[in-house]
Amino acid sequence: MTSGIENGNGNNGDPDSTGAPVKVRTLADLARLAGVSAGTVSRALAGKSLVNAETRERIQALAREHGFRPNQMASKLRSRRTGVIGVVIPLGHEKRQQISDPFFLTLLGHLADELTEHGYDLMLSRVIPDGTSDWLERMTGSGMVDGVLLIGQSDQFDIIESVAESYRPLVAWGSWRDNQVHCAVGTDNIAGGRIAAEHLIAGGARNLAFMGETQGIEIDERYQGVAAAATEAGASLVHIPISLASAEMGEQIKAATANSDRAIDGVVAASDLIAMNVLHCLRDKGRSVPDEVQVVGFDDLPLASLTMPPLTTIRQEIAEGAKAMVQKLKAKIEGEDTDSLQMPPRLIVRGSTRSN
Amino acid sequence: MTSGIENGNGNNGDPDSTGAPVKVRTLADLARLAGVSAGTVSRALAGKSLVNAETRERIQALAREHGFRPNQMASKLRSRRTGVIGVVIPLGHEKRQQISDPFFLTLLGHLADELTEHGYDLMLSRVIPDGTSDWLERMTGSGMVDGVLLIGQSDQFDIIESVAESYRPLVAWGSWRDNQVHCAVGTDNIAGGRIAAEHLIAGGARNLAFMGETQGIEIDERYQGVAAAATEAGASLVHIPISLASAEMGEQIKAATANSDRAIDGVVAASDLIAMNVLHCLRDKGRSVPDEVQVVGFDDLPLASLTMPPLTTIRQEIAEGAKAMVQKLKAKIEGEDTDSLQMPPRLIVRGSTRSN
DNA sequence: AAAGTGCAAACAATCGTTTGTACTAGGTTT
DNA sequence: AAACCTAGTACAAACGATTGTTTGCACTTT
Repeated sequence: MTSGIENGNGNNGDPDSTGAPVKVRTLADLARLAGVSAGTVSRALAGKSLVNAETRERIQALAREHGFRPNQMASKLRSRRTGVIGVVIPLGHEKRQQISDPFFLTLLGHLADELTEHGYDLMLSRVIPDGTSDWLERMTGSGMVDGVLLIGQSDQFDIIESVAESYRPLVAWGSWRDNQVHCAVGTDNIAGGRIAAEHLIAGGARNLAFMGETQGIEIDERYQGVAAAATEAGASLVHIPISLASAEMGEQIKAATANSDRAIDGVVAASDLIAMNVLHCLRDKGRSVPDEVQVVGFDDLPLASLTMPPLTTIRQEIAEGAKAMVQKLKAKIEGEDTDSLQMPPRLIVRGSTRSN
Repeated sequence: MTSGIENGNGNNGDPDSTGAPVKVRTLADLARLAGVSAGTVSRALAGKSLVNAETRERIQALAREHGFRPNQMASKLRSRRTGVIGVVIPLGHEKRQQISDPFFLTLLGHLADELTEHGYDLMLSRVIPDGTSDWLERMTGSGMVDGVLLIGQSDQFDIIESVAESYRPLVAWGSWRDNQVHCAVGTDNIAGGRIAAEHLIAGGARNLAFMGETQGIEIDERYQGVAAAATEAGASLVHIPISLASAEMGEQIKAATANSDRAIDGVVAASDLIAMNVLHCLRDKGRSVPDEVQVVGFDDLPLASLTMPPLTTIRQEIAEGAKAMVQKLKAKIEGEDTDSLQMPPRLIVRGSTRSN
């Protein structure tokens, strides 16, 4: 409209004589201001030694002054590396679509710390595999991330395996089986279940219950461990499939304990969260822990020590596991090969079981 | 080296006569296979109606068959919209560099759900503002995200304000003050603190303690509310600055309760997590709750009902808040203006206080 | 004085999409 | 039958950075 005085390109009018704040959106803009080429600016901001130290600092100062930051999308496109790790929480077996399990949330927190530490950004995706099998490919095959971390395998073991055949930078928290293709970091869940059951039995329990649905592999393995120990000791065992999501859990446990389990004197919970709910229900019903019923949890969340009585549990090394996951993923990104890691579970004896 | 037989470009030799699996990495590759142009493939995969329905389906089938997925970086660069929301957890006042607070973690979970629901990806960044003030600009000014969600304001209120002046699509969980620039969703913390204190006083408490460090604004406001109620009722109040991170919390509370607080008969905890630790400590010391000491938490985490005694607490509507944050952010992205939202706190009376 | 050496910076070709515009048929209007 | 739509595609110009390859220059060397 008001044509005339100004020159056509409003952007590069009077580079420095004008006090007007020149909008600098691209490398080229900044280059114009600095009187160099875009390439030089790029190298200067990257701190490369190919540009004269003095020019480099001048350009950096100019960038700071104008609050300029190179566009990441362009940068990532060109350099073919995103600096982003996809973190996926597959919730295959959960009806409720919500990240609720404190264990996974805690693991996520540690992964975030660890990735940040290593200069990666974190792209979070909670997926409910809806029958389709491309939930993982959507992440791996879009050029959006340099690697993928899986928080749990849920009931999607096969899909993870098949993707891992061709997509290398992938590490999962979870179980490891013979001949498994994908790299996994986790706890030896069978051993964990076994230790828990043996501890209960050593404390005098004869009628065990395992609480937690076993659709996820990890939980199933815990159950297997418990079952093996029970069989060996000649103890009875019932499986009570409690949902792992906290919303329904309370009701289910209430219903389960209301029923036929008069005789049960030892509970292995699939997670600390379930164990805490169990403790609460038992207290409501007036059954004393550990005298009438012993309870063992799984995870050793910080909260486990705060319950009444404090929770005996099987510890999983979350922080250590997160560190290992990131380290292994990094190795894979750099082309190396890495083993899976199964960490030994550790029994933490507190007040919810009889210690001898 | 082995020049001769093959034609120069190994990629487009024998488009369909060869059974060999042609690697299709780009739109152009797929276009060649389909015998159309790249532009058409782009539109076909986007489901646009400009291409013939038949061609469109043929192309989509071809893409599926070859597991092709358009490169997101290129797409985002070109279309200038990333479909990604940055979620930042500023940990200014925390020494421990770790996302530990279950409240924030839960909020994160809900935000993840909500963003996914709306078709956004989520880029997580936990930052420890290290004196420099560009932690937020790093996210907003890099063309990496369409908007930013802040989980908490920490002690970075001023920086958030200054960024919000020029960066619109930003919503924070936290407090709202008069003339505040940035959009915030949160609980009325002053009212929350007040309600908590009044409830304790109604239950007969005269010597109150507030447990939690007040560097974060939200916590400070809770303290202000407690202080106001205490003053009005003529009750005494001491402030015991407990760290909000769980690692140090236990020790600090132990130390604090070991000291001079014989007289304290009412505790307002800055968070449920602190409250749970307090309950634990009091039990260790043999002080009965709620008879000798009453305790009120803040947040109403699912866990709060599982403590012994069950925790009376001030409820924050996390799910609702997450929903509001995303909805407001979306509005801002689309250019609309939105108000902040202060939700009323709600007292949930359980067993850790005397109800009259 | 001619040729050789390095350092700095400019040039230009990507990276893989998206999207506005131009084009080509076949089909419709008078 | 000439002129005009319309639908379906092809073309080519961005998007904004990175980076291999010159080029330009000021100094040493013989």
